[in-house]
Amino acid sequence: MRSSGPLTQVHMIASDTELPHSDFFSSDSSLLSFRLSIPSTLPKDNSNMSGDLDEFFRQQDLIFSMPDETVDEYFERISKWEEKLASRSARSRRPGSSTHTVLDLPDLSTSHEQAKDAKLKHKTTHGDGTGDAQTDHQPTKRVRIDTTVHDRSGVIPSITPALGNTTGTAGSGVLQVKSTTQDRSRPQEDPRSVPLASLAEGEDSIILWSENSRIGKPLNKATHGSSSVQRSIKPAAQDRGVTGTNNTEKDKPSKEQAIRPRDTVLKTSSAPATKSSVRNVATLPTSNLAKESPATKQTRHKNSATAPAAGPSRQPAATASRVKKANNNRPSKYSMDENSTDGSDGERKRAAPDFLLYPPNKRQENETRPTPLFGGNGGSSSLNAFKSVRVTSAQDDPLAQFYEKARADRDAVWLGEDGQESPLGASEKSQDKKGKSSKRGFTCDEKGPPSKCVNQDIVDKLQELQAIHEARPTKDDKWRVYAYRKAIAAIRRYSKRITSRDEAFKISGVGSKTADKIEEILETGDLRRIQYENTPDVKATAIFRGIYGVGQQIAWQWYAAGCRTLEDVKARKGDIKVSAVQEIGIKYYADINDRMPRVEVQGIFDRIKPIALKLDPVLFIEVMGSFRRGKADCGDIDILITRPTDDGRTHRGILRQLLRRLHQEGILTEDLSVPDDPDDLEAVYRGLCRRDQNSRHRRIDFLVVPWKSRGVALLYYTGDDIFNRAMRYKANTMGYSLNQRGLYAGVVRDTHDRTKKTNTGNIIASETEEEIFRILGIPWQEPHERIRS
DNA sequence: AGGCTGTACTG
DNA sequence: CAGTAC
DNA sequence: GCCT
DNA sequence: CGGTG
DNA sequence: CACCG
Repeated sequence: MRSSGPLTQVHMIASDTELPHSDFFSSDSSLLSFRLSIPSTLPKDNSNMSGDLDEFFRQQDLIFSMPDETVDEYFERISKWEEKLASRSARSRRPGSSTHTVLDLPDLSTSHEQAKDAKLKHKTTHGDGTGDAQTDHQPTKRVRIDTTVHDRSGVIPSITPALGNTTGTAGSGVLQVKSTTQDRSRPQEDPRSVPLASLAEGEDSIILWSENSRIGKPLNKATHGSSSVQRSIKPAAQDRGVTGTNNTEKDKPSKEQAIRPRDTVLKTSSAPATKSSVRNVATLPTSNLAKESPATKQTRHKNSATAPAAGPSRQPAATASRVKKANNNRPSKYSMDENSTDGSDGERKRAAPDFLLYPPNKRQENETRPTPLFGGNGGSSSLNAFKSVRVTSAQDDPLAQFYEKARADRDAVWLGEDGQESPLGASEKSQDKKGKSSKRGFTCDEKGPPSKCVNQDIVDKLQELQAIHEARPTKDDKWRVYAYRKAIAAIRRYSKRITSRDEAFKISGVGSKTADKIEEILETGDLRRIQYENTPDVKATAIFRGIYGVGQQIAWQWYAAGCRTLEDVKARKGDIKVSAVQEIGIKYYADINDRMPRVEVQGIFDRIKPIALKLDPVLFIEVMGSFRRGKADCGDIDILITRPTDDGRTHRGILRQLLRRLHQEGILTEDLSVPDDPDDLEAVYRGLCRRDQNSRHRRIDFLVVPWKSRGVALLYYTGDDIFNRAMRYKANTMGYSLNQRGLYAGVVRDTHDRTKKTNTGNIIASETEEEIFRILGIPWQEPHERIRS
């Protein structure tokens, strides 16, 4: 079953000396090194490593072998990965930064590992006995490779002292790994890089991925005859080589060159297959190598000829696009203020409506008034409206009253604004806006964007493509999906039938690639790419990801373990692990994934609300999410809970009581995640509920926030998510930071890790949605207008 | 080339 | 911490 | 993927 | 075994 | 969860 070709060893070499950086990364002054976490399974007595580290690693199963014939395949992957690393931002490559990748290595035995050989042989025999070698999967071992960037001048900690720690249990240290075809004892001047993983017979495929993206395409199984594998992967590899890297000329030198010696540095942690769980990850699904079909390539070339993606000729297009965009009234780069003329308008305008002042009875001064930053009065907005509605029937959108006011308000702004806009933009803008509002006249039961769209066929195809990319667990695909979402949304909003690539390209959010695809759709009515990318794994992993608690990683692992259907998962095929939450997700798979009619949300809420109010009559409790956005059907129920503090009391402890009561009532049926501290003024609960015994189970979230955060919480929990992201993004660009607790100014972010804040900044708004809009210069938009996807 | 939201819970 | 969810 |  | 990442 | 102490 094993390949009979020559084996190449990959050595992991411990080093306490800094290797010349050129040995690792030619393009960068940083040095990668690896921290090796020694599994706790390692022998207590580490004396055996005192002398020969190679031997030590061999014992630790850290030396792998693989057939030479797959060297180039692997090289392709590694170099891809290295490209990624090398091309990462300076920020990512700064000293101290780290990333990781996970490799599932076929557990090929090395010639010196008798035990393993024996094991393999045994398996092989067995497999042969059962007839089909394919079913006899090679054991694989998951190796997590962490990479840490060290300053070139930095000293790489020696692994030895770290290992010295591992007297009893485990230890860690820095390990530099490089691969050679030679024994380390006879180091070559030219250590060779070598595949760390390759398809072994009996394996479907292997997928390697790093933090940023998968390392190369999934390696296909040579279903029958390894030559086919080779063939299938190579074209793609070459393709990439040409376009992708600086390989320009090295490419031709062919394989020899391609396999050219190369050092790779990996930091690994945790290897051993000692855990059964590790085994799950074993072989990965066969999947497409997504080579571009010649046809597609042609098309693309042609297109790029006509409208080169880069270069001068695109300029005109871009310019045109801008103009066009203005016409389309989508001048803003932030998708959440598309109907904003520009950030500048935000501040000048409307005095906040006084009816917005809350609370009805009295507002005490200890309640911080929103900073009247832009001359606004900072009155509260929606909560009031909610309050009044609570008293009334609440059948309508509780904010109706506010909408009118806000709309008038906004319209006024628009009028004033338009005068200052460029004539072109202005006229178009108001026109469009008018069209919009008329379309949205009777919102409550409308479903976001126009359900039928003149470009529906295009949308459908792009969505298919999006779904395919959603299945893939890489960062690249993640962003691709993000882009697709926005492009699709943009196309949906585009009211005219798209008739040409150029026309599509002018739409903001639609780039050259998507425009190409649209052209293909227009011409052929189809997208070839959908066909060859739509492999079985897409479908299966999509099913799995439908399970609450299962994301791309888990889905892929399960697929790799051999699962293809929900039944397989239920049967734990491949010894997969299923968490408690996932178990619930499976049990209620259909219920959770189906959307529920709006009235059902109302029905459930009508049961919950009285119970909550009984606990505290002053409680503010309302439904957020898609319900608040007015959708006719909802995926889940988001209930926001807070409480005015004017009487000096808070809602502390309410959640705990409420949850208990709801469980007693049989309304809550399952907990999915419970807040760290249920008595905190800020807490999130997720679970399942149902209206009554005869109803289906539905996802429900309770979102408890401090009174002061109500505005921004409202904003956040109303969404939609794209809208939120856009808004937060804009906040960033303006030097603010927006989260579910407030809008902050003066936030200082860590130079290197933007997600980390050196200085929290000062909160400048949080109590009303309105002030957030205002400060960010975004025209007020009603919940149902905040749909961006 | 380097962005693309920001946070909480789970295991 | 990685993965997931929102 | 798209955008600056 | 409980804390930490 | 894996690791650490």
